[in-house]
Amino acid sequence: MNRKATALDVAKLAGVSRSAVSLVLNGRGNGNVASSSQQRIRDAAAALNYSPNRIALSLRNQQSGVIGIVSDQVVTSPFDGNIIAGADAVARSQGFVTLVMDTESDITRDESAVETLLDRQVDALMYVTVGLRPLHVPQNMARVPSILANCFDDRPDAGVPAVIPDEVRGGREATEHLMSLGHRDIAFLAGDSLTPAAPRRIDGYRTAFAAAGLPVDEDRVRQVGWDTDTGFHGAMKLLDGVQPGNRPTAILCANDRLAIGVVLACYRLGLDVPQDVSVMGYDDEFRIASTMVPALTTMALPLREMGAEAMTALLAEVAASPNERHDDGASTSGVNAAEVASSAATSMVRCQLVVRNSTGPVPAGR
Amino acid sequence: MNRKATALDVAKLAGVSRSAVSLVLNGRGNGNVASSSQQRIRDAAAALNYSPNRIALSLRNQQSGVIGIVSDQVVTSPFDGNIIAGADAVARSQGFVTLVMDTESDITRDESAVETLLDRQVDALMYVTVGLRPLHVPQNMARVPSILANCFDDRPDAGVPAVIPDEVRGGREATEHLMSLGHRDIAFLAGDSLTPAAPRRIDGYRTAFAAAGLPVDEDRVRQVGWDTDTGFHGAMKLLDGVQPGNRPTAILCANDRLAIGVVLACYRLGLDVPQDVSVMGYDDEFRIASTMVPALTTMALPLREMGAEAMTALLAEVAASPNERHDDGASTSGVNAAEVASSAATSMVRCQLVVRNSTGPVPAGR
DNA sequence: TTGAAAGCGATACCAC
DNA sequence: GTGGTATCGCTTTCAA
Repeated sequence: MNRKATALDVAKLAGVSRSAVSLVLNGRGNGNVASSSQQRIRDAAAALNYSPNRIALSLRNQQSGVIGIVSDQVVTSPFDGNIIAGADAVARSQGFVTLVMDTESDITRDESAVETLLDRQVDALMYVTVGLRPLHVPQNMARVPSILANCFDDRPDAGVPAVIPDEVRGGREATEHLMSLGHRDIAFLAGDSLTPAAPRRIDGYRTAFAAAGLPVDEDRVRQVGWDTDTGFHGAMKLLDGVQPGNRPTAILCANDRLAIGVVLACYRLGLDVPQDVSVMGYDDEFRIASTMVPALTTMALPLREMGAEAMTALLAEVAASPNERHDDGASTSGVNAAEVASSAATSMVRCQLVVRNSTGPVPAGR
Repeated sequence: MNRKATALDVAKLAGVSRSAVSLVLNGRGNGNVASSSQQRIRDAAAALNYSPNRIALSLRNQQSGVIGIVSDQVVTSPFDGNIIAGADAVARSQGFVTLVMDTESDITRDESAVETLLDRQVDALMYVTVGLRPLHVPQNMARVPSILANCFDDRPDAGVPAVIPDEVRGGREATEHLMSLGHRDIAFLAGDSLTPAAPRRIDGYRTAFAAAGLPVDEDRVRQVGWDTDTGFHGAMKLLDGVQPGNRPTAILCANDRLAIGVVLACYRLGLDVPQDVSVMGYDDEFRIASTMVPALTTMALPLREMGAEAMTALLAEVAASPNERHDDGASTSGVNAAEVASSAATSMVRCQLVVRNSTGPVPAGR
């Protein structure tokens, strides 16, 4: 537990000055330091297992190499986690580190989380949510480059870019997959309207029907919630005691857990999936969708991709922004602000259809 | 995006020196600074929305207030996430922040993750794994106080304390719950032996049988894997085409996803849960176990608790350790090393039985 | 009661 | 080619 070696230790051991050490170790030795000294410095550094103190570096460079992430719930959900994982991988590949503050869905902790991060001199901020949702970005977020992942600020002048999944398209393509199998009577168990995800997916569903020239039977669209039990009961209402000819031939679910409930209900009723009823999920939840019986056809949320894309955009902004050093850059920062504003668009990432075994051709005669 | 105010700005605005600002804002104003100045300083600080730069503070105090966490997979699993959440909550309550590095299960990244964290001057390190498992702690971890959560170092002289779930007891108490409902023919679908979790839970199962004076039917213990589909097929082998009198009356699963598979199999066979067969999970996976149909009786892994306990112990060590300042403390550090070694024990956290609706009394006549 | 100065570790400029 | 020195923001003596 002894202290780490500092540049001064290396300098002493090599018999040179700190500056020489700094130059050599940062690749600017040639032309500045005698090659004999260079070698001694390198040897000394290796011997002492030297690596620079990032804290000191941060102070000196006014650049911490830390990206702050505010999350409303890393904890319990694999969703957020995957977004953050995607973001972190990109950050790491560029020498940054991510510092996550979880507010555990307590909005009053938003500001203070950002404050804490800002005090620690993060170079940029990302706000990540578990479910797609609108929010008002904390005031103080504007002090550094920022981006939203899986959420968006619905105020017209918010000016913070966002990366979200293209839910409308996802809903449409999911529906189209079922239609391509011959299904026309497709029920949609659709979560609730507490987040925009379900409504948007429903929009996509309607779009698909419209494109196919088919009417939507409103009774087939039911916002039941997001969990297995609500999926179960929703499916029961749709299927139990209903004549085979009046059953929907496919049930599209707003997430995979609902789909599990639907499959449970089918089995309980002696119905085969997908022979009698096709069931489709959404999210492609890790270790859930792929190992179901039958394995779930689903629409994968591009979580890692969203995180990666958001971080890529964010780091580009960090690189572009006038390093915050007081290089009297009033003029340049004007230019930069314009750039930022223009790029403060919302980027939509496409969901990916994953075909497995829970969907099949429509039963004969339907 | 303008720069944050520094202590110097505050001093200027209040018409005093930096030192005065520091003293007052750290509560050592009385007796050192005139109360009129104190007020002016406080006003100035508030006006400028001043808060100290933690980077500068860290450098100055040789204490970063950051706890490094190395995780093998935060990402995909809600498990790790909960451990980290528990740890983070404790850390935050004591003014620390956690910096997580995910190795994505790539062991070769262990050392470098620790190195990165160490370069950033973390005050302590925690190593967290998704599944309970033995490991060799990275060499360089020893440079700061460290602890393991959900994993342990099986070398006798490792000397790093660990916090793990008491799996043997969990397995026993799960089995005892079923026995208390009258079950005697209890099958155990038990994951695999790639991690110590399944074997330990099986140990607990055997312990319960031994305590009840009952023999274990070895054919009832099957290590099938950890996923829904393996649970489904495992249950099928146990139940399909078997005379009711020869069926196990209860199936204990090594995790909740297996239990889902078992319930699916039961429904498919026209068996009711828990009327015909009791099914029990393990883990109490968030949003999975509680919303199943029927809601799963399960043995909850104490994830948050483990994280919290590990962090509490770790911070205690940080507080106790001679602040790493070069207070020529060769002697005291000797004492401290002894303390550490003595406390390098493994702490077992108890799993919690959660009774829901998937277990019930043994069918009449069995 | 106040302010000047040292130093935490590293870098970069600028005299030598 | 080389090493002294200012600087990043803050705390903490110490001298006035």
